[in-house]
Amino acid sequence: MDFSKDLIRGSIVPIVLALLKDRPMYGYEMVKVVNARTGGRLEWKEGTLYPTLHRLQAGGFISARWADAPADEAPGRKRKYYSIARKGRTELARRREEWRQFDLAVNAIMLGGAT
Amino acid sequence: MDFSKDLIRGSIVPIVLALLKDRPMYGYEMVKVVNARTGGRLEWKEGTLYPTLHRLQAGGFISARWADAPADEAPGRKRKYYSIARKGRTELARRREEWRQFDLAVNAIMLGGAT
DNA sequence: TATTATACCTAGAGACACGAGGTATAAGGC
DNA sequence: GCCTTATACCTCGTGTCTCTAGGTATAATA
Repeated sequence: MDFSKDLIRGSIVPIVLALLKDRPMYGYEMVKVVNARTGGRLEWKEGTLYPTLHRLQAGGFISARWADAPADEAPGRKRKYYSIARKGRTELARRREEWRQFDLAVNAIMLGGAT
Repeated sequence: MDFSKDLIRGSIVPIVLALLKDRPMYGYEMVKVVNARTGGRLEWKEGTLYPTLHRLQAGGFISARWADAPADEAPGRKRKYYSIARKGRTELARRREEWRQFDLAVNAIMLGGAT
């Protein structure tokens, strides 16, 4: 669908945190996973994701670790794996609730009847 | 709830268009209506709304007209009433669908299970 | 050997929300 | 008459963030 930048904007951080909730991931992987999981609706740009990851790391929400890719996946290749930090989990909960409320608010207008 | 700016950002334009779909409104009114219709969840700032209205007008999505407030409402007061233009209705339809898809995509991740 | 995929990165441009300020009028309290 | 509050419009500067357009390096494939 190719969403407007302004829609993208509010969703990157909560999605990154939601992705890392279950297991560590590396940036390039997130791009592919988001693309796949949303059926191509969301298509992240690397120029957006990498700075975002750095900001989240600087803020203490996630941590990074260089490691070799598993031998059965991409032998000899280095990847930067990000994990969610405790502060990140708190933030995720906050963002989830924020999203829920926001969804309600927007739908109240967008789907709502007359004033 | 006091949403993050980044969440707000994507929603102002579609909401303005959705508000004007049914009848003309003036800026100050939109602020109050949005506040009321969302139960205070969304709280628009004038410094955000007025420039947005001007942008939408410049883009031909809405039109403006100065008029007296009705005598039984605020006699002697001038208001700037905005109406949705044909181009604005087309844009509204597009934005509505965009929002629907976006909602699906974000929820697919935010509520979704493992990768 | 050349191309594609993987995997990371950044600098600059452009867009836009918001805070903080401003103007002007009407209504209500004292 | 004066002061405050509500109505109703506006703009400028700051800061943040996405994206474009590049870049580097390695492995696999043609």
